[in-house]
Amino acid sequence: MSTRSSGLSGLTSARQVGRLAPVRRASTVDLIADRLREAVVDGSLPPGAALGEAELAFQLGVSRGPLREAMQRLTAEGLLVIPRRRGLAVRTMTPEDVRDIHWLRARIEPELGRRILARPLAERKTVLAELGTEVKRMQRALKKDDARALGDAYLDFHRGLAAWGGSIRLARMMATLLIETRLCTFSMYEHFEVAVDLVPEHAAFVDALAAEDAERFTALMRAHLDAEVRRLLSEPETAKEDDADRLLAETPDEPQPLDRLDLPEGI
Amino acid sequence: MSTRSSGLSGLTSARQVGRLAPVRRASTVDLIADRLREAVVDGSLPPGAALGEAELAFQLGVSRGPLREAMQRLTAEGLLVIPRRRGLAVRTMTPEDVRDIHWLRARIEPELGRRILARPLAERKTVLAELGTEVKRMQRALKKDDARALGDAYLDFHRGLAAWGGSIRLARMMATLLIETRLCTFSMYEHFEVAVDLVPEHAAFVDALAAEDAERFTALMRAHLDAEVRRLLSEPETAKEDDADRLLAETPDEPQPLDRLDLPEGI
DNA sequence: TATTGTAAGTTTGTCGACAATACGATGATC
DNA sequence: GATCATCGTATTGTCGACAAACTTACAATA
Repeated sequence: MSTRSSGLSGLTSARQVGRLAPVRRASTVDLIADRLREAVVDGSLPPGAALGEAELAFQLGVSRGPLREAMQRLTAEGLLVIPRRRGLAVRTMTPEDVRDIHWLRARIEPELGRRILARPLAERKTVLAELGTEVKRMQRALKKDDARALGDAYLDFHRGLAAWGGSIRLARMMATLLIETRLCTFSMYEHFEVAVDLVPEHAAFVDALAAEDAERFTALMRAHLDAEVRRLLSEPETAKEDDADRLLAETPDEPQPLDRLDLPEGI
Repeated sequence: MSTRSSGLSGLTSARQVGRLAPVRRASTVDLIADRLREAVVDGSLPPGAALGEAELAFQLGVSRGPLREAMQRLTAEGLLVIPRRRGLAVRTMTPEDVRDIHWLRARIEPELGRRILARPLAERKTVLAELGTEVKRMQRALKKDDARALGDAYLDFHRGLAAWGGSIRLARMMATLLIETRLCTFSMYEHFEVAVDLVPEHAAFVDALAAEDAERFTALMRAHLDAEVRRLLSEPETAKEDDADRLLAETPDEPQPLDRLDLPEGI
């Protein structure tokens, strides 16, 4: 408060001086949720992984209370499933989920090019630079045959797209969808697989934006998402079938199609 | 398990007999979350309402633990905001939120007609019947000048659309968006207002579906969403400015545009 | 008179503990 | 030999309590 009223000069209005970035202390729950999300993204909590909350809480150095709160948040995002009295588990994605997620992405992402191009020139330049950086990261990862790094750059590329092309709400939604996409990768393939096409596809995105060609961007994105679904579903037979997985995956004849999502009953 | 293997006859395959609806006991957290969502939808927790968690927990007859977990879930859905050390509060929607929400809805809902029409005939009939019922509810509500009931029927109509036209994930997402739409109404207008156009607009949706005209449905939905944004934003000056509201609404010069959402940092 | 400093009160954030429940193993019976 | 029942264990779901932090009110000083 004291800082607020201390104007540097009589000319700057008090209002302007007051424009400070708000202090943003993340709550413990935020921290835990971030950490869990991170663990899901980088694979240290693979789909189907069942971990007791006491153990998890100990690892994170917090009590079970905040951990449970964070779990609820991730559950609402669809990343975790909480079967009653069976701890927490990372969601296992099914081929149906893959189609579903990509259908949603296909509604949103193709439009983002148009919205980015509608921004002022200075911002557009920033966006292009940022996206270009991610593409370079992807290239480097590809050379090193590092599928993990490639996936990370992929995530950041699309996150950037959503952040610049949309609102906070959209960015949040896309962030969740992207993590779910990553989960699809984990759920569908036993190991990561370097998709060679990915880099040129994304370079083309940047090109289209640089050329201010929204139509081309849209078409490219549609094609990319289609290709990704095909990539993911091309080997549906190799889906993991570990014991840990079975813990939550629906039984072969899926008796509880609704229960799996543990959805908040908002419907 | 025992029930599963008890076949009634040798002719019915064990598989068929086993197809029982899973027992779905809602956890306490589910119950609380539903109750809170309900309260937000029906307006008993108006935007900006600040309620202590001790008080709330007492009212709901539960301890603070589960209540806090439910709050985290609603927070992830964007319905609640949890300013640190200030209890929970229902989100106050801004004109920007209105545009944002409807932009997202406009990506999804127009497509739903096509997806519903792709379903088998028997299901299509069910959908039409259901949607028709909701339209009748809207008509009745309009006659009685009951804006609340009209809004409820509106919600159920679109919920049905999402439930039949999409996946579980999409339905869940739409459910949240619809509740947020309702919150927009609360945030924008002092009182409910009966929108006369709403009923014919929705009757037209049903007509288009009955005629199996996906294109018309798409166009109608786009027009409807456009109109709704205009309706909501036509009187941006009459936005509520109660004291309770101020508690969370950004200050006039919005110093913390990011903080307001209390987003899970997934970006 | 306005502003700042102080103190009290209230609320949240976190933790530990208890009890209920589901699961697994072992033993008994048909 | 297989199936069912019972017991023990481990884990969750819930609650109560403590401590820290924020807000508000009041008083003192410039």
